[in-house]
Amino acid sequence: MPAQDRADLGAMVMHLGRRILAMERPILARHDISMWGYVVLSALRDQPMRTQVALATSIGADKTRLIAVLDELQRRALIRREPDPADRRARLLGLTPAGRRLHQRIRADIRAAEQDLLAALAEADRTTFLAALAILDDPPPGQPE
Amino acid sequence: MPAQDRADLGAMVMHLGRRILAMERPILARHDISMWGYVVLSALRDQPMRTQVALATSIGADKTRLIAVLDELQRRALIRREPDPADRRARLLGLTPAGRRLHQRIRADIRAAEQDLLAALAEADRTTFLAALAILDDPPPGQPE
DNA sequence: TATTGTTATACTCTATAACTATA
DNA sequence: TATAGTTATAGAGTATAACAATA
Repeated sequence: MPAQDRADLGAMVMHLGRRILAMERPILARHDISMWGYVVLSALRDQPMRTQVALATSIGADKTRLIAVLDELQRRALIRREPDPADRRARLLGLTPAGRRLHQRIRADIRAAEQDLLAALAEADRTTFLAALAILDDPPPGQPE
Repeated sequence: MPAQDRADLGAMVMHLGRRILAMERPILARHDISMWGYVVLSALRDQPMRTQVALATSIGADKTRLIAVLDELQRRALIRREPDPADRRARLLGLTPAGRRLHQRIRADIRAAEQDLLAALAEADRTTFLAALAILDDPPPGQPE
């Protein structure tokens, strides 16, 4: 494909993103968890958080949007959410063992689906693609997003 | 980066997509056109359409959502939109010369911004990345999206 | 009866403002 | 006074339903 005639980068990336999200939706439904619920589990698996505001910022969400998600995850005993003894305004957030196990199961399913999708690429191209994605995803400091 | 520790594909792609859209927003604003307006100009540049439904389908939008967009583009004389003499229910859609010129100017600005973004990749990786994106974006027939 | 375009309406998602409790 | 969490409200974006014109 001549580079000049390709579709806009934004259009291609967003289109692929919607395709991936559509692929993930039934997996999440099977595990009875929302997209935001999964995002929260993933974030807390990477590191526990000291406040809900910090969690919201780290996943690019509004703090008010998180509350219903956290309520549900806590109700199902997938996360810990307890007042910080040192500052009782804050809520210490982390995964419970059950939350960690559920996240691992969901992620395994999603990884399998990703492999199906990426099977359209040759092995070397797949590696290059993922590496490029990681680079573009993480802009160098000093260039505000 | 070990493949097992990378972020989910969907998260990376959607994050990059939002980054690109944020990059495009000021460009579109400078040309006084909405995101959907630009999408419509792009689609009609690729090929004229016989109905608004066909246009809506081709860009993944709802037909009702298009109407305000088409009203505005027509008001600014950027598109043609006339009843098909052979079937007066349908509206023949296409770019005017002014619409074609505006699309070309906007696309040039967007391409320039894309180059800045892609400059984070080595030349060979950039080529591979764009080719991979085009492949993943266009799933083989028989695999419904 | 089916289809195109349109309008009006409802729904979903998200952000904003206001409140409480702590500091 | 400032911040964390929460609730209530408003807004944007989108989809659904109903309609008129045409086939």
